[in-house]
Amino acid sequence: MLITQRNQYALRAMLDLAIHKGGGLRKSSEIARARNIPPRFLEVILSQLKGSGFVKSKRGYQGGYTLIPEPAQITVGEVLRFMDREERPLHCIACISKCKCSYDDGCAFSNLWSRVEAAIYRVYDGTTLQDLMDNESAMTVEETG
Amino acid sequence: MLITQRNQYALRAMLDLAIHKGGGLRKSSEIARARNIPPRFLEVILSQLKGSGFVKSKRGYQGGYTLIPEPAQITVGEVLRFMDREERPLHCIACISKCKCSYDDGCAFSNLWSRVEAAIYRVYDGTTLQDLMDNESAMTVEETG
DNA sequence: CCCTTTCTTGACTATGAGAGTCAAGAATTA
DNA sequence: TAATTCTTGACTCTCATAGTCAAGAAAGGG
Repeated sequence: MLITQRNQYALRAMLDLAIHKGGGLRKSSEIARARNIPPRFLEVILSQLKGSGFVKSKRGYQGGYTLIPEPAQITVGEVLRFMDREERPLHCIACISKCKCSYDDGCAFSNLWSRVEAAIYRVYDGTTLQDLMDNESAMTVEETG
Repeated sequence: MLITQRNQYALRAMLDLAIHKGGGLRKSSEIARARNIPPRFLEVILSQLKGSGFVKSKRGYQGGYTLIPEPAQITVGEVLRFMDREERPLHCIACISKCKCSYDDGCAFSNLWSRVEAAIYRVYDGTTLQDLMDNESAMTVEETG
């Protein structure tokens, strides 16, 4: 598992909001049901996502969540980076390998870890919510046809 | 942490064996001390590594471990893949995301996960133990000079 | 043969991050 | 005022990972 459950839920929720953009407010409970996410847990995640500026909410009767930018303007990398910052305010660059590089020989690997991290984010930063939406609809078409 | 402590220990032990290749047998306890790895835990890992064919051991008085192929012939990817197989005999391709893709919408991401996994292994498969040795000696030179 | 060293095996425990829950409260609208 | 929905943060639980332990088997030295 290279990506936490929490971050996957965040991405799925964002994808759901992207799909329903323009259709008014989307309730947390609707997203939870549609995307198979534990409802309470989703509330926590959505609250956090508000801090990213990609999502806004309205509470009370007929309240809900909505996506602010266009899906093509949001990359997976941005979402994941934001979520990581939420979890680890003091994010250490070497967390891909270990948080304390206390012994010297570990450094033989540091170059490797940075190249891996760069490769990963090259993919994440090159994928937008719109791309994911396209995937999803392509799959639905295949199933139907 | 994208790579487990266990797998890092495995890589560090392999690097140590690569460096001492040609110098006779290397004791588990020596590796543990030199590379700052819990000794008992390292024994478990070295035993597993024997199954990879990259490492052989001799027990008894004056026993120890040694690397079989040349360091340039072993990639980080091969070591990590072997270790993963050790831990998860039934490795599922989608483990990068989740082990059960039970709900349909998850598939919007499957393409993303495979591209990420491919990007990671492109780096791992392109890095040999020899490369790591070169890193290590380059660093020592810098420090000394 | 006996002793020491070192690997062998597998069961065992501990720890921490991640996952998920709960409950009281504050907006909002009907 | 009542119903609905988001808000907040503390709380518990679970499980993979990490690491330990102990008894034993192979190998060589004396």
